[in-house]
Amino acid sequence: MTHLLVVDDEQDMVDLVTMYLENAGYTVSSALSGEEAEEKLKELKPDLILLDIMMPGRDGFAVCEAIRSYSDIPIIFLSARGEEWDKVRAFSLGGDDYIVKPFSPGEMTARIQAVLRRFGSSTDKRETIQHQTLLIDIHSRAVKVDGTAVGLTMKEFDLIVLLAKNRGRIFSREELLETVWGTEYRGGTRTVDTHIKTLRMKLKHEGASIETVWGIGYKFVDGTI
Amino acid sequence: MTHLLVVDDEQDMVDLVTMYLENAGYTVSSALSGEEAEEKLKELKPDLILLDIMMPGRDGFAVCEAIRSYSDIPIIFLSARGEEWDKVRAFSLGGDDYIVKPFSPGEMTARIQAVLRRFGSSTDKRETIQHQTLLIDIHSRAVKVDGTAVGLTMKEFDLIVLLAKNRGRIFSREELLETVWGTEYRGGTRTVDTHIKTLRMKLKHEGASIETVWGIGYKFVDGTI
DNA sequence: AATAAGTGTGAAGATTATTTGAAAAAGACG
DNA sequence: CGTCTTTTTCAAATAATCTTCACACTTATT
Repeated sequence: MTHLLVVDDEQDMVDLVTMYLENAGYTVSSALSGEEAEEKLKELKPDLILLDIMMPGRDGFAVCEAIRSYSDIPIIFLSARGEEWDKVRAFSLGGDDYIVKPFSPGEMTARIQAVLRRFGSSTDKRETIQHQTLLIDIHSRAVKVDGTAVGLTMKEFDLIVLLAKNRGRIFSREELLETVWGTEYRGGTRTVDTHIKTLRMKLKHEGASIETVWGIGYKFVDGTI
Repeated sequence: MTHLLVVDDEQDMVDLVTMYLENAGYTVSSALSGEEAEEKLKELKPDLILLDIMMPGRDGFAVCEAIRSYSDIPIIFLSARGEEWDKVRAFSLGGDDYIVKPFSPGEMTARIQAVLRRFGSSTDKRETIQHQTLLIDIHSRAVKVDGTAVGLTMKEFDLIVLLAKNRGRIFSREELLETVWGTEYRGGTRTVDTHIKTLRMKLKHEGASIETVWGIGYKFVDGTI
């Protein structure tokens, strides 16, 4: 299991990123300052660090520089759009990539995967989700029902993965929008309904596994109850 | 002029090996880490890599594995006597030979010549990729569809090899640019689209194996899920 | 049973990404 | 230096996806 460390001084941002990443299948720890980050790095030995640049006290660059004196762990910088910062400096200090806020869950996980792959640390083992005749390959984003391939769009795929990974858990439309669409989405919640509809249709008989929880949201059936 | 790349984290060892090899008439470049090695590989396109196994961060095995996903360049491992390492693993990861430190200049050049000779006689190691009626011979850079030769340009060939070697894996345009074009490329990502277009056209019906992953990038079909 | 609130569905419209053709730019080669 | 090939750029056309909306339908409440 890949273990990530999120470093940001804003608790809200930490919570958001953590949610994104946990849904993508990562184990996530967090730190609210550079000092805490270095402690947790030594203690927990994560596989990658997501490091905010703008922090009170020691900023992300300083933290990166300190870490680089004793560790080669991959570091991805986070920076708010419009913030003054130096891309060249980020890389010259040993950063491996950078992500500009606001970012979508998809972009974030794609970049993390790319960096981990570059480092060879992620054993690119094939990760799949299976439920009866439904088979989902997360990395190649391929879906099969009864052995035949089903073409899903990006949102549809992210939706079914989120639901199927958390069987039995009920998601409100707002939760689904926040996790799959991202925080910057400003539209109606009925959009979710439409995507659920097409998903059910495309997944044929397996579509019945997506259940409506009246008045609350949707869930993927949990076979254990 | 044969061009070698020496990868070792110890500057002294790099200097020593470089001296040996330059005296033997080779052009020598060096890298002090796996990341640097991959950058220089793309940039300088050496003929052979001498790769130290014991390095902090990514060790030689990890670097070799990463390189093998897109390149067939001969790799000779370097290892210190008494170091714990697995000869079988070295070869299974795609290594071509190994040399135990300390070594004499004579031993080193002899082994390099042996490996280069083995690779030079293209019939010796014929590596091919096959998918239905598509046949790719990596060393002669020849491509056939339905038994008839297809003329690909350099970029087109590198692209199809990268994609076909990693079936099912989704590559973003940025990743493709970085791996095929190299890190110093500074142009638009639409260039990739154009090359994909001509590839699909030239590969005729096999062109359908290159699938668009909408909103993310491209992948070569993987029937195996 | 009547009512209110929530959900399903099909179609249309808006949005975004990709494909494609053509042409310019950059290299390769004699 | 001109010619040929390869690579890159660009914008219009196409295609895929996402969103909205109206209306039918279902479920819960009184």
